[in-house]
Amino acid sequence: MKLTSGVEQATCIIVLLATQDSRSPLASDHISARLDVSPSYLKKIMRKLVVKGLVISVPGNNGGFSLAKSPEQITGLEIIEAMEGEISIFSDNGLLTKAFEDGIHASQGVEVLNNIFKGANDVLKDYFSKFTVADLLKKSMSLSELPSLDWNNTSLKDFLKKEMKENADD
Amino acid sequence: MKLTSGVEQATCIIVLLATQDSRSPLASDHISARLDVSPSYLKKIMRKLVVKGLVISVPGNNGGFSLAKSPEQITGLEIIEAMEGEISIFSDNGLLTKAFEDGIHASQGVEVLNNIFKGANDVLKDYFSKFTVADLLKKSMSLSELPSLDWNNTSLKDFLKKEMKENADD
DNA sequence: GATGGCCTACTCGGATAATGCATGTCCGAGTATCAGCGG
DNA sequence: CCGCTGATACTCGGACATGCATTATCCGAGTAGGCCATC
Repeated sequence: MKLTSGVEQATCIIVLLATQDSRSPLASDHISARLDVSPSYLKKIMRKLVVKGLVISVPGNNGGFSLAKSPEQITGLEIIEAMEGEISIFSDNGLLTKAFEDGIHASQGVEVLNNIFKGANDVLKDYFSKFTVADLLKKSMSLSELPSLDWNNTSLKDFLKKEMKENADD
Repeated sequence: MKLTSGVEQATCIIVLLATQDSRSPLASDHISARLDVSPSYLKKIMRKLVVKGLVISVPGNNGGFSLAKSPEQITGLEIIEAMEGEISIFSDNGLLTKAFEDGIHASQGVEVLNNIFKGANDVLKDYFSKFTVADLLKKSMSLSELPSLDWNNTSLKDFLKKEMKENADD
């Protein structure tokens, strides 16, 4: 229940690239020196960001990395998923079905639990997709611009309701 | 960004103890056989649950484990925190301050990021504290009983607003 | 027959290895630059 | 003087070790229950 330290590093990299307003790409060694982290490991992280499409790499002399999008278009969720893959906090080994083997409570409990964690995933995705790198760069942020405070959004609520509705039909 | 498989196992243990309505304690070997998991490792998990105060252990002959509370009083958050300690998804090594060293954006960005992840922690805590083991046991769950659908709760919102207000005063 | 003590078998409990994944490192593949040469 | 060609130095890129946390295991400490000797 902890996201890897690579996420922190990746975030810093993106921020650093965003604050460098020069259009020339930044070499990975330059970045690692700036952040005072291992050059080798940083390259590994850079690669993940490239694969995810957040930054672009320029090979050859005077090469380096640049942002692939504007800071407004890079969400926290993208950074996290670039490093860790899709968010899926619950490791389901189907163990719960055995706990319910007595049959009294059928598989309803399993469904409920799965929905709960599925919901947790969506909560996190929703949350992190709301803030962008640009939010971090604003010098003074007004309250209305605060990331992810739209608690009245109903997408998740509807999703769960639908799920449960189907179960209720049994 | 994944909670350990121990959480799944712990959840199953609690469910199993809850469904056993006999008042006599259940031996750990019995539980491990029932769930088909390693007896040794299960004991380690049991110990964590005991320390957290979710189950009580009875030593000696015919001993075993029983729930320390009623299923209604055991929340998902308690189970998770029993296994993994307090939820803290972001590993802060203070790296971001270096990314902002250019001074242009001051430490405002650091504050924003910390608030975001602090908020994520609270969202998860709030979410998991809303569902109880009893929710899993209900044979047919009505929509109004769904755990954690109170999206209009304002505790987190207020928290973040307060935080940002203080920053805005600078 | 009742009672006290002892012994045993069973339980949990903590110290001790093995595994898996994130972390960290190294060397090879590829390309833009630049110098030199020829036209 | 201009254009081509080759070497070169720099970049990224992926294969290879290391460390730590979770997972898994074993043996020891402690207790409730039963058995037996004694009163």
